[in-house]
Amino acid sequence: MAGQRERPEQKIANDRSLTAYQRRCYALLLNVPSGKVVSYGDLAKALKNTGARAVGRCVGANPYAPEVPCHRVVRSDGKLGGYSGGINKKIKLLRSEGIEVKGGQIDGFQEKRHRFN
DNA sequence: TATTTGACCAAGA
DNA sequence: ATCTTGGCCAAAT
Repeated sequence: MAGQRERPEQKIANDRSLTAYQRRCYALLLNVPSGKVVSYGDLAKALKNTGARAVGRCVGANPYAPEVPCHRVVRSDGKLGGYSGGINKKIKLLRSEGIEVKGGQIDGFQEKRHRFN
């Protein structure tokens, strides 16, 4: 498949249909590894001068899911947040990466939280 | 240019 | 634990 050779970072950088904000946001999100999650607010802090709601709106428009792992973006209280492809899909993807969701809460949320350095 | 909308967040009248 | 409130900020209208 032709589209698969190019690395995600490059696809993002080259896609002119994305806003500059989307490119920054998705590029950062690619640093969050499988098995980890990150909150909308933490992503916002790492992006500087932006807000959690803007991040939510932005990842909600992610055209490269799940390659750009917006399913790893969750709420700061350990709840799931949303998913454009349906919340069930988000749960499934997370579970496939070793993250369990019980009663609407991420199991072991704090330990599985990614920290930007 | 101004207003409205949301996959949010922190604090708590 | 749950709800409200004020704050937040990019996009869409």
